[in-house]
Amino acid sequence: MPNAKETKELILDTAERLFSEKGVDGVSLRSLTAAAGVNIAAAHYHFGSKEEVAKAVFARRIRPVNRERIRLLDAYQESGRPSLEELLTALFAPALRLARDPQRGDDFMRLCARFYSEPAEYLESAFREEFSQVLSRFHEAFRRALPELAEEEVGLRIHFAIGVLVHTLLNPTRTCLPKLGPKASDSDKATLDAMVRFVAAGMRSARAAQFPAGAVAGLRAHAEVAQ
Amino acid sequence: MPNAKETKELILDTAERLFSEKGVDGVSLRSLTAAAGVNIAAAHYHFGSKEEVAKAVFARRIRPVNRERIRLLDAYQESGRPSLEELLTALFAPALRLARDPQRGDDFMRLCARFYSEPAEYLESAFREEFSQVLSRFHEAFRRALPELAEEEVGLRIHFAIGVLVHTLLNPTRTCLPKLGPKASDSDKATLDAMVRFVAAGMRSARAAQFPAGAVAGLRAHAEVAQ
DNA sequence: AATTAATTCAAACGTTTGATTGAATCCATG
DNA sequence: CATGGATTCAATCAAACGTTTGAATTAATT
Repeated sequence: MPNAKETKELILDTAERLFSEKGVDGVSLRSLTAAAGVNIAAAHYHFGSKEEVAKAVFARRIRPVNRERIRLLDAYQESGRPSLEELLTALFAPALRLARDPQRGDDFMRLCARFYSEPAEYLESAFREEFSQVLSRFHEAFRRALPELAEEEVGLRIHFAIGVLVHTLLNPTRTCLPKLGPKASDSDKATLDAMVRFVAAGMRSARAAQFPAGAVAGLRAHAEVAQ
Repeated sequence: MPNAKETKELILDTAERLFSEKGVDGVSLRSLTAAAGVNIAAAHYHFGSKEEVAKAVFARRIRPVNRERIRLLDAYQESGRPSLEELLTALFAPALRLARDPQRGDDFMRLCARFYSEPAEYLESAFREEFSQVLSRFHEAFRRALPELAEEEVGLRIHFAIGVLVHTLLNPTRTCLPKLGPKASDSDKATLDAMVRFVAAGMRSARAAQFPAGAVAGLRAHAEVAQ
């Protein structure tokens, strides 16, 4: 039994890097194993299939992140009712912290966000399995932090918050305009702060019922979403 | 020259539907043309390659949307300085309006969001070409609407706003938790309103400098983004 | 009716894909 | 040093891929 561990982790490391760049579909098992310097059959021997490689890459890192999220949430809740900013920090910080890991951390975070937006069924279910518990906890916490909002409204706003996070992780610099998005020079802490502020303000914004039915405050009537 | 126009648009319609569900990589040209009921070679005859099919699907619909965005922006700007909500409505409403088009409009919007998040190079450049002008106009308008923010901060917040939009279009109902995200019963207008309120509040939130360097207001020290 | 160009079609192209095989190699253990 | 399970390897598999071909078909023009 030669360099078993090395081969297995070599495959995972390489997969993390390549999948995050080109997506799972964009990387063949051949090019992946070639880049890792191992035989194609080694991937099947250790993982069984390409799908299982992808799921292994995902599971290897996401669990510590989600454990840390729960830990932070517990810590905040033990010392009183957490503020919105604290909840968002508990949700975002472990992800951005891993993203800063010089050991391919940024690769994994892009991969993680890509899993969330790729259409493959097995990626969806893998994601759901890993996240349902964490999101359930946070959904409950956000409901308590926003007692004036209906439950569905809270879910919708969490959805928006995740959109900000996923989009920021997925497009760290690449955007349609070079002016948009975080600059390469921005620190992750600065980006986290900006995200938390942005999302916290959005989450505690006035709820729909305060405006005339369906209308947005102070809007002139040029735009019509038909019907 | 038989049903030329029919064939071409049949391919585009089918591609729009299938690409939006499974992504471009997830749909073979064979299954696509089979679903459309046309010969495989017809796709190459009319478009030249699979990539060109994808770009044609994209271009066919995105241009009217972006023209409408510019039109709305012009209209708001002609009658005074637009509010944040008006700018966001001009940005979001044409997209959500198309999304409501019973003629496969929702398919296209998912496709559009998928283009934005798929790793393929030709999709990125196609997206950039179609959007750079629109985003340039809106970036300028947002800067005027948020004069107290630094230019980079405005770009960052637009980036967040696009994240909310893309994520909402891409995951109309599917989320990790069924409780999250817009319900199937939610009208697009209600979703638009919720998005506009959320993002507007985020955009006009206090800027970083108002807090102690790098810190988020009222945050207890459980979370550390290392370093 | 003949000519011509546009379009469709079945068939095949060569390549790449994920997966599998069986022999070779390694290394801990007896 | 021999045994045997663990691991690697080159070679190969069938299937699917995007693309191309050249003949057949269609419809407008002469």
